[in-house]
Amino acid sequence: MNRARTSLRQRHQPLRTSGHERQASLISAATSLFAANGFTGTTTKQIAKAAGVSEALLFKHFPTKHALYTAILAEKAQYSELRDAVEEATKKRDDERLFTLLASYRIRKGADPTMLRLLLFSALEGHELSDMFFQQQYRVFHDLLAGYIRRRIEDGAFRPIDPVLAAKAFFGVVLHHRLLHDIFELPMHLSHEASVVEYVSLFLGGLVRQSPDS
Amino acid sequence: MNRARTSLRQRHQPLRTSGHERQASLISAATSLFAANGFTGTTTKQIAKAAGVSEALLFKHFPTKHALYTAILAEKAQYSELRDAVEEATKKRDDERLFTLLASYRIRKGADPTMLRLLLFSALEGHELSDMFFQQQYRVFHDLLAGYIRRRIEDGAFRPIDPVLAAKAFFGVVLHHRLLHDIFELPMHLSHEASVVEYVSLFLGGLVRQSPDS
DNA sequence: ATGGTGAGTAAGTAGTTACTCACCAAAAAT
DNA sequence: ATTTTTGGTGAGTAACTACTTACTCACCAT
Repeated sequence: MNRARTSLRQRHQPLRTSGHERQASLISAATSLFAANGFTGTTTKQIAKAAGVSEALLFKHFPTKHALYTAILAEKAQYSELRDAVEEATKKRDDERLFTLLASYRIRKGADPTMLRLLLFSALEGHELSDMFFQQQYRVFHDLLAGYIRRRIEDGAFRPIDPVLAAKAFFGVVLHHRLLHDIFELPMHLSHEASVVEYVSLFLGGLVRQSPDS
Repeated sequence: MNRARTSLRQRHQPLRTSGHERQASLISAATSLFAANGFTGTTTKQIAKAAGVSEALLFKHFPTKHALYTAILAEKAQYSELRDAVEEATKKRDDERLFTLLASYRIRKGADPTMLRLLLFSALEGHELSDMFFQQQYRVFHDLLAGYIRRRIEDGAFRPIDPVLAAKAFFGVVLHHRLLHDIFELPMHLSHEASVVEYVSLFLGGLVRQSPDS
């Protein structure tokens, strides 16, 4: 009987996936499930099914459900993209471009809410790696922007306001936009691009009409 | 019969709590647990224990765990406070006061993060009442502020910017502040009051130095 | 062929979950 | 004084949870 089963198995791609690939597919399946339902809201059974393997194999790769969660956060925490463009705008003192760059990196058509949901869940559920995740997803750009604002104040180009608070405020606007439209799924009344333009203009110029223009 | 009941209630408190009080204590216990651990992260056993009753009694008052959650959201959704003060500032066209009022209602010492956590959890976990909860906790002030900004633009006092987007931006700043310090528990480098002052100033005046002052 | 090793699973386990039922006793109503 | 209503519980239960055990099979190098 074993022989019969084996003989039916012709060459095609191997039925056995490599450990590395399997691990990756488990992480991928778990990522979207954790992002959708949170840690406690996701069962190991669901993850295994989504990855197309048995639950037992999941535990061969990750000793506990928690370890799998940790592995996700640790993996997703690192990315370096965008920094070059930002640093260029920084050197050129191109305020509008820098702010637009930072905002539209997060506010854009294709941006999927998975990471944001993961970040919020990890913070709310109090995961140990929540801090680290936050640092690397967010803090980098925050510090960069605060530093830039500080320099521009020294230049005399910006009003003398607290740079850290100003950076926080700007990211607040951006994050809030994503919160409303990606998480709460509220309808937008302006396109992403138009929103970014308005936000940047508002942030740089303020609300109050300063000098009556022609 | 009402008279008889009231007059008999003299010596030491009754051994049996009234249905209403018990319901309230269950809701109170559940609120903090749901806020801390989310819906799936909280068990009916925990809630019953926290309220000091048996699990069976919980199900006498609320047919399902879900119904209890719904009851919480429905109860906490309504409050009207603050509106009077806001409307007064609105009439007086006192920009700074209005913005400060709105911001410091949420950014203040005693503000407990329970409602914010509940709101975020309900949105992330996709609860049916999430929308309603959001509307009443948040939308009211949003619309109010957007309306005010629109009027001030008509007055010629504010720059002609999209009022809805501007209101969204301001609440973004405020919510973000709470997110960082109440949920992520990052240390603050300024007091709540000082932060509000800076935020309002930034929002009204913008970042760029418009007219070189003396 | 043979044996070592990693990929894979069916069928568990002990504990937990939301929820129920039979029953009791304190008040109220009669 | 007795019935009715209401607040309250101990002891369940079926389904589900994270995690294990004992085992089979595919692949490859001798």
